Amino acid sequence: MAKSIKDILKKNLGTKVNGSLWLESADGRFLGPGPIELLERIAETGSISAAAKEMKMSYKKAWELINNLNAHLATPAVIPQAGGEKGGGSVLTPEAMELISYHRELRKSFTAFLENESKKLTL
Amino acid sequence: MAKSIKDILKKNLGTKVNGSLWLESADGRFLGPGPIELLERIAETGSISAAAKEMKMSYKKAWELINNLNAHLATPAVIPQAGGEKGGGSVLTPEAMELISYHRELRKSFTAFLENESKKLTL
DNA sequence: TATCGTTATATATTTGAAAATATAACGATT
DNA sequence: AATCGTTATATTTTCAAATATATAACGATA
Repeated sequence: MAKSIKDILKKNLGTKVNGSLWLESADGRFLGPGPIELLERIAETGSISAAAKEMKMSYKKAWELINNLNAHLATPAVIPQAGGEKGGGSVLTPEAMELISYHRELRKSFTAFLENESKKLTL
Repeated sequence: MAKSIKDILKKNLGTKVNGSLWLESADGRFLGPGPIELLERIAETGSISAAAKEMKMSYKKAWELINNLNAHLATPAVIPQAGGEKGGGSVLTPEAMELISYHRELRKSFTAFLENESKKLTL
């Protein structure tokens, strides 16, 4: 029988299939792993700047991710308020929560796909 | 009924799920889309440098990709020869051909996965 | 109205990856 | 031995992306 992929790879390296997913439209990507974690931390902290700091991301980049995300949604995921008690903050809309849970499901089936493909490399 | 992902996205942007796949082991990635196209062009041209030029990739990067790929295989995918008629060249082993066809299959099932997930965004 | 920390935005700086450049070894052919 | 274009490798340069820095607007509270 001809050599198959598993015969070709070095056997002691634990080779796996891995990958990355995102949502995109004509004007670019807008929902990779980064923005989702950012949403989760905004939910915890109540502010974009605090969430960014936790992730060691610059505020500017965090703001751009959120702004870009909102631009792709029928209803924004994050409602910002500049000024007010404690200087302001940001709250997530129900749509943001749905995005997070959608991403969890998507991630789950992608993981299943990757594990299934990885099995073929060893089994 | 609660809002689902398709209600949340802007409807006129043709949003899709897209992604990227690669093989990796403990010491890093070694088979994304780039290296496969490179292999195909080395097969056509008989040289790494000509293949790199076709892809507008620097020779150095092409060489690193190939070298890194070989390092992960039980048997090298590319056999280089420096010197000789026409200065030398590189030939692919049967293992390289198998890698190419493996990648085609992998890509096919990934595309099916992505299309299936993308359908959920509109349907 | 003074204060606070946030959002929002522009500009400058850093940094890291890719490309460009340079050089040497290689080996069949003449 | 001279030539050729390739492989192999080190060094320099370029460029884009990320970060850092600076500044202003915001608005509830005291």
